[in-house]
Amino acid sequence: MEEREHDIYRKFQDLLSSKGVKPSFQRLLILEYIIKNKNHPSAEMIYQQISKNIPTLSRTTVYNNLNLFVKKGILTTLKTSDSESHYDIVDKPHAHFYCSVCGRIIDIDLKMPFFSRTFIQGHKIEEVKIQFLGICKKCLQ
Amino acid sequence: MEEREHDIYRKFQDLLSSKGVKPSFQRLLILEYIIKNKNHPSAEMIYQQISKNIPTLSRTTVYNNLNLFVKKGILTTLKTSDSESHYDIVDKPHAHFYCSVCGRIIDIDLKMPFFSRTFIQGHKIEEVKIQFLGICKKCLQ
DNA sequence: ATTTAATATTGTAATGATTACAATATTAAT
DNA sequence: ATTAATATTGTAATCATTACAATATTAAAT
Ligand SMILES: [Mn+2]
Ligand SMILES: [Mn+2]
Ligand SMILES: [Zn+2]
Ligand SMILES: [Zn+2]
Repeated sequence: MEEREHDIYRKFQDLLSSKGVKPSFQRLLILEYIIKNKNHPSAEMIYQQISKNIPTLSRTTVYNNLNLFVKKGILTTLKTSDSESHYDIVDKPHAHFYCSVCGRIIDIDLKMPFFSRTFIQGHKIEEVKIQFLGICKKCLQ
Repeated sequence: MEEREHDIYRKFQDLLSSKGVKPSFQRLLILEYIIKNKNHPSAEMIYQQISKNIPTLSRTTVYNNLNLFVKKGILTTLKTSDSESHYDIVDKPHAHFYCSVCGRIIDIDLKMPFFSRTFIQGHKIEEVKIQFLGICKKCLQ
């Protein structure tokens, strides 16, 4: 609540404030975890990690804030074949590779098709998601 | 169990048999429903409809067979922001538009990028899914 | 045709991720 | 300080899906 908060405060407070979200300690840690670990965590993974720093943390707080971040356009959700939702920061557009063996969600940086389009066949596009399913490089060996 | 089965039997039995799935009456009706209604139904929607023809139908049967069809490559799942999984026939590759207003999943026929690729950045591709999120033509008016 | 084995369907109970809700704590406004 | 607004917490409920065991159906073997 003292030292660590200052480290991350400047980095993420602007992002949250610019989206109209008050940068509470819990929110900053949730955001920090998702951004620093590029592993597209689930709510439970986030809860488990941040509980170490905030032992009183509630799962409900994690869910509440993840939903809020998505609503505010700070995060986006990734739905895989597993039962949990995963979360990713909204930043540079990129695709994802879902490995059916290890379950990892891997960033795929490529020139996103349709990225600049605002309409398709009369429908207004607000977001484009491209996902590849298969077996990742590591699991192929 | 007599008349109707004959109508649809020829149409879908080959598909199921070719994938090593025995064409039971329930399975044929499930497949028929998904193919004829191009509305990407959920398990519950399928159950509600087919219950009218098979009053003894069990939800478990619907779930069992949907999972089987996916495993055999006959169907694919679509995960939206709503809590249910939706199902689509595996046929001509196409993208989907998810309308946040009416909740519909609309087929988008376009030349699918990455369709012919088998690898990306070392990862083996088995399936590509492209989804557009936004507001559909109808809901824009 | 009977018997036996394999597979499919059904019904109920359990699971597990997420949400609803009410209470408490914290922060901001007056 | 007081009051109002917002955030966090804990528990209970929801709801889609799965686990499991019993029954029914189909296919194979005798
Ligand atoms: Mn990502
Ligand atoms: Mn489709
Ligand atoms: Zn892998
Ligand atoms: Zn719509």
